[in-house]
Amino acid sequence: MTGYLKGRLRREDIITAAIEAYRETGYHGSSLREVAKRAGITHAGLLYYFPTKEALLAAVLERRDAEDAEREKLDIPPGMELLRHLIALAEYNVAHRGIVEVYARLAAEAVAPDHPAHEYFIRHYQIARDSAVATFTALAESGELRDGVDPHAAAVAFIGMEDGLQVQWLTTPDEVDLVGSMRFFLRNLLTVPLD
Amino acid sequence: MTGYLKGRLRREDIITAAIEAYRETGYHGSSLREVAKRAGITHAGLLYYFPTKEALLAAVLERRDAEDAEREKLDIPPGMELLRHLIALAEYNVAHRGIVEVYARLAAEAVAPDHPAHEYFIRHYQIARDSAVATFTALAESGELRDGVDPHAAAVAFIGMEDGLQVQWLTTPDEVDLVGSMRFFLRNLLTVPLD
DNA sequence: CCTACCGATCGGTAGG
DNA sequence: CCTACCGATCGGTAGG
Repeated sequence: MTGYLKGRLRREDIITAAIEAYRETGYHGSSLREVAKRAGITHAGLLYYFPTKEALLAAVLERRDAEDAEREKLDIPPGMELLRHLIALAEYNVAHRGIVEVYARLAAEAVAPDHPAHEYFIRHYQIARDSAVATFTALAESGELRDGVDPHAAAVAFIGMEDGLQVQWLTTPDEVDLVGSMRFFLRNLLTVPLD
Repeated sequence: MTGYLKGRLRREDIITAAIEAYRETGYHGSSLREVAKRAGITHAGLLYYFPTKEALLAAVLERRDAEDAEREKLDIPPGMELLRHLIALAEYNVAHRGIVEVYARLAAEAVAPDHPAHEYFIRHYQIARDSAVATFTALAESGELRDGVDPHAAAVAFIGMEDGLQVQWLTTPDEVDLVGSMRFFLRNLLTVPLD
């Protein structure tokens, strides 16, 4: 039984090491040997836990989903409160640069249809868009969205801006106020103050 | 003399081949042998023209700058006309997916301070921001910008959105109207119609 | 521009 | 989990 526990812990250590490596050199740029060294084992040892390089990537994305689900707390209904929550999430990200780096790098790599994370990001964008559309639609119905603002257009633009600001912020942190820009964007769409 | 011409043409062929390769697998993921094969020579032959892998990347970025300068026609003054020009540029990009792919991939890779294109993207963002700030400032002065819209915040958000939409569009082309989203964003900031 | 080569590193396997 | 190994590939150099 403790054997199983130890194995699970080891797997978590390896995933943590992989996230660090992907952050610095991306998925394609990270070798199994580098990840293994960070986790304190050999690369052959790593392959005992994750049979291929792709299996390790899948585990990294699974953990991100699990963390997102925990942080996003599915019980927030679409609307003003969810917008405030998204801003809080952006504040969290700015304080955890590594998360943003991994996400931005993988998203750009995974643009290629044959990238192992391609399907993951298709789903990721779909979910993000659906959630944003629902929120802006709710705001329109309650009169909190400015007249003539299309909820779907607002959703796509909002998600795009969030992602693009991340890369710009990572490159020139002192020149970009990520959270401030999000507030700016939303303020221009709403009829009510953000907070 | 024709010797020099032939060499210049060969260099251009190699740069074109490199752009194709970076588009598909990024800079780190592209080997000199793969680029050389596309250009119809050996990788040692490539190294005769570009002494290192980094020198080739520099040449790729130089060409992008040259093309941008040509397309952006420095003689457009900041203001409404420049916004229309940026939209036309986005339309051009949507019709030339390869350009967008190279740019988005390199931008995400170059987030790392030790990436050979890091300094390039710092400059790139700075220039883009300065140009956008000048434009929104001019619009504010002529009364074409909505009251209370900060030109600097608008500039950062606008550039962020452009870049983020590119990755989202590359991943799910059918779900994202890149040009439409840009128009949507600008329409919400302006007091006058876009065209 | 090429052939031929270098040392280093890659993901993965065998066999314990 | 490791040692030991595989074939493949990497960027770069020598020498012409």
